[in-house]
Amino acid sequence: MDDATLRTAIRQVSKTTTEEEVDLLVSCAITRTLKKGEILLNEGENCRSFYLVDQGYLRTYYYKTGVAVNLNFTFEGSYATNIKSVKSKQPSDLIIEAGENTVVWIFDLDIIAEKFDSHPQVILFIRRVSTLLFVASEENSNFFKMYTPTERYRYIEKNNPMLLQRVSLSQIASYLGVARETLSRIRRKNI
Amino acid sequence: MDDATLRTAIRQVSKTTTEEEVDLLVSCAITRTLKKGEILLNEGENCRSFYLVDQGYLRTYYYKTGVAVNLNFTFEGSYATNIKSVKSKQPSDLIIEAGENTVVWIFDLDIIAEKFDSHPQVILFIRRVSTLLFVASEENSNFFKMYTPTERYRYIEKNNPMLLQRVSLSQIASYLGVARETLSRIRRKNI
DNA sequence: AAAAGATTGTGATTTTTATCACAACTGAAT
DNA sequence: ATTCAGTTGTGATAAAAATCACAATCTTTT
Repeated sequence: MDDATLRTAIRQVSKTTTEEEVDLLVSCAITRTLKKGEILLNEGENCRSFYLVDQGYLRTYYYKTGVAVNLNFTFEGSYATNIKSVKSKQPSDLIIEAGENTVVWIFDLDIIAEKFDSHPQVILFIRRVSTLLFVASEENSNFFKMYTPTERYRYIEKNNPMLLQRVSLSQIASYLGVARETLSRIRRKNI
Repeated sequence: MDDATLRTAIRQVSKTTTEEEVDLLVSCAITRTLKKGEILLNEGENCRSFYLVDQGYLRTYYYKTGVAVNLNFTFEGSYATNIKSVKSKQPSDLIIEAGENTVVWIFDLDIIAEKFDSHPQVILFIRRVSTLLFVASEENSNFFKMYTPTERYRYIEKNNPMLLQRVSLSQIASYLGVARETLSRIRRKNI
């Protein structure tokens, strides 16, 4: 099993981690392979994990009156979860699925609580990932408040061009909160 | 000093807390009184605290091309902070000020780290408040993605009517991301 | 390579929201 | 009670975005 991405991601979260600690954290994670479109967390399930993307990407969305609305895309080296479901132990109203053929590392919090409770490094790592996700969530929240759809597209063009290359226009439109046609026109600079 | 709100808020965060622990946590907080419009956290300052509102409310906003845009209102019994600034130790781009004459309880994280480091109950309390804020941030983020301006107004009408009573229409419009006039029309059900 | 299916681009039209201008209302200060 | 500053309501118009319809393009399968 090639755990290079996992090890890099662990080191980025805990910068002063020794090799032994990285080994320990690697042993907390289990890997899973998903085909494009396969669901990792379904509506109604309780989310009990953090997902680290190794290859491919995850799409987080929910159904609004029958229509899927995208909330987030998570690429290699980043984490996805439904923190609300994790913390409240309530069923998820969000769905997380593979946007491409995807490999994820799963940090199952129940397994970790059970097996690694006596390892403060593991608990600290989980807490740091939580903090990362927290800050990202606040930034994401502000991103939608601070920019108009057109500005959001321009921002992504500059700061996350990979998203535009790997995610279809329709999916991006749903993420930005504009009609597919409008995004097509933004892209062509007709707008 | 009347610390009833503070004690209630502490107990809500840590439900199994003993009286001695509540006393300890109360001793972590300092109180501050703000006149309407007075600034608690300014742009460019490093945020080092959690603020618990005792009376009045706090308004969190930022300047977008010279115009104030509201991100949040925090009422009695709830917490405000700029978690991004706290965690990254970078200057805040948000401003937190009193929307009415306001009394807050300040949990200064530097003072707490220094004086209460040996008290795991205090550290746990801070962590729980962080979690609360995290979940609230994610919900807030989704709130803006999930609803149109009109739906957002209707949602607040149902779930947070106090906000409509205590915050002016113009301020709410800035929060909902619509023009003042549009909100006036939504309110009159012309829209 | 052809066919089928999905995605994207584009014009026409409708709907929604912003902007401008100004009147009406509200509340505090004199 | 009057004035003044700030806030809100409303019509007219402009701008932005959604919706509809369909053609063009790209992908996948056979």
